[in-house]
Amino acid sequence: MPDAARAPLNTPRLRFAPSPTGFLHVGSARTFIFNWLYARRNQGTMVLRIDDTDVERNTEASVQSIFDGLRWLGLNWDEEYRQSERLALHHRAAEAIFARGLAYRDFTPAHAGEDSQSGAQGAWLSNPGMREMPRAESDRRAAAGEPFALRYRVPRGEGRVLRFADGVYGEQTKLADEVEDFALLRSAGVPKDGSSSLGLWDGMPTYHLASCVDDADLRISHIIRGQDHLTNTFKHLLIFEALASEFPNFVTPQFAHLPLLVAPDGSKLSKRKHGPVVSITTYRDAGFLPQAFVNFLCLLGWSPKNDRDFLPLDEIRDLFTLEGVNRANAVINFTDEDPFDPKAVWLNAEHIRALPVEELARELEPVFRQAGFEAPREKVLAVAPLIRERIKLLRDAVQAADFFFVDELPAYDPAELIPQKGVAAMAVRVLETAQQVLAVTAFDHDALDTALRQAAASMGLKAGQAFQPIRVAVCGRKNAPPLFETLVVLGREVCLKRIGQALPKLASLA
RNA sequence: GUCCCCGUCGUCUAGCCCGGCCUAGGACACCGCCCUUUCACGGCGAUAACACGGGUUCAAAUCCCGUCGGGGACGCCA
Repeated sequence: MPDAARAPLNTPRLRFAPSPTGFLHVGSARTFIFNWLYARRNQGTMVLRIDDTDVERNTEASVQSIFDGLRWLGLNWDEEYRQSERLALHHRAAEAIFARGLAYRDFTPAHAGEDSQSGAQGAWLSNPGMREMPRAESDRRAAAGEPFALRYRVPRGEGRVLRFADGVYGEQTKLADEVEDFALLRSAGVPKDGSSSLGLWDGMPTYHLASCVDDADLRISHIIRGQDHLTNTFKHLLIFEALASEFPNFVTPQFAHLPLLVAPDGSKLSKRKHGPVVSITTYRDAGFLPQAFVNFLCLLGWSPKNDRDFLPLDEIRDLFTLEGVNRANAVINFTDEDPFDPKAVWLNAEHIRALPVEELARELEPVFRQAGFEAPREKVLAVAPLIRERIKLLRDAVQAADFFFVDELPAYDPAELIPQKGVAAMAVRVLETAQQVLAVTAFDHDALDTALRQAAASMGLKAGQAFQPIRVAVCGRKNAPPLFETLVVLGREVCLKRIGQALPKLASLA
């Protein structure tokens, strides 16, 4: 593992610190992306830290799913840590804070104060009797094995004002008197041994403590995170201050809070309430290109201010600044029928169109295989340019190109074979003529173009009218890629066979 | 309840800091037209917003105050 302390000074150090309590959330993904952009834009270091101090809720499956999601995005990181492997550091810090008198033990049974939240009375600041408890009594009860949580002793009655300059929201201030005595360590059961005179050792650090200690230890210089942390920042300021002598060279990070991503009804996106639409694997599996998805997410709460929407990653990186970040929450659209924001879909289509054929083919191959098609590389390469402008999501390719791969066309309505303002007899005539023409014409675009147009003219038909029966016979549907290219990819044999199969269908309609 | 944040077309946003160039720009979606062998792409066009009320000013989307609305935090979750 790289030694953080050896990293060059003055170079920004960013971190993304997800907690593994489920799949990677789109909001988290955006936070990661913005951190990454800032780091890469400013020659900084990107740290990935798994914040897994909540043993109750964390799962290894969730860690894997976060890695899957991050890897799919294709944005790399430079250092990687797990908070659960750094508990000793957190405990040492807690002990130091306690020793300095900046924290106290709270023996109130866990969860006891929870329902005070549901009532609508004033804000809770601390549990009665705990903050004031004499040290001797506190020590005695701890030594007796009574469980306790460790709480920060927030300065009160001094009129102390906490302040910081947020990179997005500007100058922020709050009275310390309004900050509650938040927990640093959770209560533990009876200590397994008497190893600590303080009896602190079994308590798991809370998010606030672990996060700040690690930020200090990893020398994080910029914290970019969701706006839901804006008011927590005052607590973090207090912790950083208390940690000053443990990390003498550490400078309090610069903070920048991001507007929240919200559901169409304006509520915060949640895994529980909104389901799979907030998981980035849903986008991946539907056939979004990661660069398109990143593009979309960047436009939620940030603007390049140049009227551009379709932006390749390197361009976003070069353009990214905190000044471009908005303050108002951004709605991400989805409904039960259509789980994807139309703008995300449009951007994806744009990115698909921008892909070189070889790359598109590489993306398409697994999609076709998954649909059960054989999909040899050569064929996918030939098909890709024909559907590139016709699909919005990669998975659309299955629908758009199935007839290139299947042996037998799925059943279709024979009436489709009959052109506009035409009758069955006309369709029959067209197909029979086409059989003769296709049997002798060279199978390349220009030759087919010339021959088929000529045939249409000789039958006294407009090209459009003559082409429809052929298109339907060969593709099994009216909407398809341009005819000549399609015929070429299909090949003479398949085309003749399918036209031969179409003819009898027409008989019943005559 | 307490504290904090936010409020420009349906949505994402430009403009706001440093009032006039804003009869408010772009994009998505929707609608219409054109191109065209179908579909799509592309082109053109239409509809659509400064939350409200006061104030300051010759002039306010832009500055100030208030109201209303929305969101967030207030856990031994993160």
